[in-house]
Amino acid sequence: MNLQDSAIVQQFQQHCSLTEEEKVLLLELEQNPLKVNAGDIIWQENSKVDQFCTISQGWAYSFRNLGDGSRQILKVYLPGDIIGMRDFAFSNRLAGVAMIEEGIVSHFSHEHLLKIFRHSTALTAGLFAIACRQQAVLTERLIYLARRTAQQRLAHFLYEMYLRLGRIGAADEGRFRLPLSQEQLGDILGLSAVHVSRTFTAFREDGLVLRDRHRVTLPDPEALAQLAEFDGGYLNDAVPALFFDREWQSHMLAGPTARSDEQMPGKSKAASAD
Amino acid sequence: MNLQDSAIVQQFQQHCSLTEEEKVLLLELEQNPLKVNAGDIIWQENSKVDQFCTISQGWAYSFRNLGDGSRQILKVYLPGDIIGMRDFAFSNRLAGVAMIEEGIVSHFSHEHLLKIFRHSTALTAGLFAIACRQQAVLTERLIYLARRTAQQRLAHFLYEMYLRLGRIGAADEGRFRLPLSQEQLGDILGLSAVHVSRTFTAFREDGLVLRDRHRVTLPDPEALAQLAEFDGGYLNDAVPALFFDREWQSHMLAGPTARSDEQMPGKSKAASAD
DNA sequence: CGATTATTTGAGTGCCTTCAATACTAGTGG
DNA sequence: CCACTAGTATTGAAGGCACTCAAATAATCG
Repeated sequence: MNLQDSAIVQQFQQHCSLTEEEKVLLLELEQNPLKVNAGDIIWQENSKVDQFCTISQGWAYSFRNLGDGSRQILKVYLPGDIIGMRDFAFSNRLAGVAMIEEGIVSHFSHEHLLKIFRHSTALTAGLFAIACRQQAVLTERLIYLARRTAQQRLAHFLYEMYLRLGRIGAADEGRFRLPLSQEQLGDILGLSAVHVSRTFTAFREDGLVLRDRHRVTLPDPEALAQLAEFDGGYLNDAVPALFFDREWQSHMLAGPTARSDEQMPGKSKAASAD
Repeated sequence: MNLQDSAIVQQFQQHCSLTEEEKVLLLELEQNPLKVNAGDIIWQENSKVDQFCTISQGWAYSFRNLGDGSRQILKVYLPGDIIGMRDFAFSNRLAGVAMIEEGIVSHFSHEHLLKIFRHSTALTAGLFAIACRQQAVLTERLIYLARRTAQQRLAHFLYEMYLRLGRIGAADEGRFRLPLSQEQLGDILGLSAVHVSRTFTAFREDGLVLRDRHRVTLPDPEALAQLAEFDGGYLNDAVPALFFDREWQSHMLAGPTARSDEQMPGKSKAASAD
C-alpha cells in the first residue's frame, strides 16, 4: 500500500507532521488486515483486552448493553479511526465493538503502541492529540444527550457525521450515505426507534433533512447546525502549531535528566509533512 | 514537599511504576502552586489554550454554558487530577473550569507535557492510562445521562464520588463531604435543581441517602450501587501488569533503530495483559 | 412471491420540567 | 441578640416531551 493511501496515516497527518520512518511505524499497525462482515462482533464487552485495531474500510460502533435490555451506542468509527484505545488502561473491555457494514480491520497489540511511545515523540503527541479529540467528541455527545431535545440530538448527530464524512471524502454537497437503522440511531441518541422516526418526519416536513433509506440529504446544512446549536470548535479548531513543529524536539535534547539518548534516529527535520 | 506526599505522584503510581527521576519530573508540574478561592474561574470557555494545571487541594469542575442559559458540568476534579488535558490538541478551550471551593492549583505548559513524552516512556504510558480512565468515566456518565432515571443518575454520581473520594482518603464508612449545591448537582446530572431536591427526598424516605447540607451519608452503599446499575469496571478494573513492568523498556532499548524486524523482542507473552 | 424486518402513525401514560410560593440557612450589621 | 437579606432547599400544580403498546404500511431477502 502506498504510504499516502493509508487512512490512518491521513488521520495522523491531520494532527502532526510525520517522517517517512514514522509513516512506516504507523503502517505496521495495519500489518494484519482482516475482512469482516456486517454485524460481526470485533470483540465483546468484558472480554479480555489483548489488542486494539484500526479500521480501514467500513463503519463500526462500540456499544454497551444495559440492564433493562436496552443498549447505548458510544461511538461510531469510520475508516482511519483507531478502535479500542480507551481499553489501553484496562484488563477487561468496557464496551463491545461491532461492524455496521462489511469492512477491513487490522489488529495490533499493546506492545505496538508502546513501541510508538518509545520510538517517536511526534507520533506520541499525535496519538495523544487524537485521543483528546475523541474525548472532545464524546464530551459534545454527553452535552446534547443530557440537555437537548430529540430534534437537536438527531440534528447534531447528522451534522457531525456530515462533517466527519466530508473530511474523509465521503460526503458531498450535503448528501451522504448513513448505513444506520432507526433502531441504531435510537441507540446512539438515547431515543426510542419510534421517536427517531417521528423526528425524521418532522425534519422532512420542515425540509431540513431528506432521507431515502440510507441516503441522507441536508438541503441546508447550516440551518441544521443552528437548530442543533452545533459548536464546531471540537471538530474544526486548529491543532496547535507545536504539533507540526519538529524544532522543540532538538531543543528538548538539550534538556536535563535525559534518559534515552536518542530516540528519533538521526531524524530531526520534517520530511514530507504537508 | 516529600516525593510521596504529592497527590499527582500518587495518582500516577496507581497507573504505573515510577523511578525517582520520574517522580521529580512529575513534581516539576507543581512548581507554581497558586492559591485560589471558591468560585474562582481557572479559565474561561473559548480562551486560548496556553497551559494546563494540576489540582493539589480543593474541588474544581469543568463546564459549558449552553445557548438556553443552562449549563452542563462535565467533570468534577479532585486533588491529584490533571485539569485540561483534553485541550492539549486544541487552540481554544472547549470548556471553562471553576473552583468549587478554595484550593491550590499549579499551572504547567505544553512543553512540560512534551518533556514527559520525551524523557520517560513509563510516564507517557501512565499519562495515557490516566487519560483513558478519564474517558471511561466520561463514557459512563454519557450512558447514565442518556438512559437512566433521575434516581439512577443521582445514585450513580453519589456512588462514584464515594469511590473516588475513598481512593484519596476523603470518604469513610459511607460518609463524605460533598460541597455541591443542588443547582450544581442538577448541572452535573442534566436535571433541574427542583428535581434533584425531590430525588434526595425520595432517597431519604427510602433510607438510601441521608444528607445534611454538605455532609452525605450512605447507610448502604451497595444498595445505592445496585439501584444505579453501577458497573465498577471503569473504576476498579486492574491496570494491565504491563504498566508496572519496566522490562519492556530495556528490551526496547536493545533496538532503538530497529523497525519491523523484531517487534516484541523476547517476551512477547508476559507483557500482554495478565 | 411470501416471510421477515424496518418504518410509520396513533393513543395513552409517565417522568421531568417550569412556574410559583414557602421555608430554611448563613452571613451582615444594627 | 435579633432583624434583614440573599442564597438554598422544599413542596405543589400544570404541562410537555418522549416513552410504551399496538397496528398498519413499506422495504428487503431468500
